[in-house]
Amino acid sequence: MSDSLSAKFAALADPTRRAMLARLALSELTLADLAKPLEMTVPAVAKHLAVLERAGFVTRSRPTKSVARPAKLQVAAFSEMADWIEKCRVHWEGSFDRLAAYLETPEAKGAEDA
Amino acid sequence: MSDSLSAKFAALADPTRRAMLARLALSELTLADLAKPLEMTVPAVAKHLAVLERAGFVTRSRPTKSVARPAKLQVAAFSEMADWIEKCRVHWEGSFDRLAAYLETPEAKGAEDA
DNA sequence: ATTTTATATACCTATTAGTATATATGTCGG
DNA sequence: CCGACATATATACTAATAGGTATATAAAAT
Repeated sequence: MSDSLSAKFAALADPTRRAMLARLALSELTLADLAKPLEMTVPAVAKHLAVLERAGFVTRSRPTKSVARPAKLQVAAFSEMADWIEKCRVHWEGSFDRLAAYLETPEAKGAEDA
Repeated sequence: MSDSLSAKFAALADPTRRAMLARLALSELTLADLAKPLEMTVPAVAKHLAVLERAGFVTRSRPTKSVARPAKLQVAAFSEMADWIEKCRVHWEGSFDRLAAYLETPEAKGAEDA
């Protein structure tokens, strides 16, 4: 499970982490904020947050003057996964015209396989 | 990691399994076929295949007259994941007009969060 | 000084990925 | 029919990882 794509899928394979991402979509949140609704200790939430951070879904601001390190969602991290899944859809679900439409997009030119 | 969505993400969090799916996209394959290019023992491949099967990505035909049980891709299994990711894109990547457009759709009314 | 926020460490348990090995079952050549 | 081979599965084992806890520590806010 070392490559970046695997890390992203693995990070999402947990309902707690998906719930955290859903809340981070609305606003930046500190560790304590994230832990509040999650019947779980703070260190446990910190571990989940670290998984999301390693996978690239989240960055945390540096503690300049405050102790709090709010986590912020990184939208771009989704593109790698979305590309892979889109490729699957094109292969398997997509009708031929849909494949044709995909091949016209700029992303299609430089795409690698997993 | 027990819910269906988690099982799907977890199943894709492994390069070996993604490679198996990629080959299954082209044709049905038996366990021996799948194992051939994968420097791994057959029982190990059988375990990976079982993970894909439990996640719903694959079904296997019943052994009526033959010993071989070719695995077949189940395209529909992708929709649950694709829906979740699409919801993320709408939330996070989408511009405001895109969000507005989504909120007009019927799915938006009854949508639950993960 | 106390409280809040965050992190680090050590520990436990369950799961995952892989192996080796054995066993059932069906195909095919005599 | 029978023995050999191919396909698939089951079991038992090891090693590593994941998810969680408790506890201790550091630093900043009040």
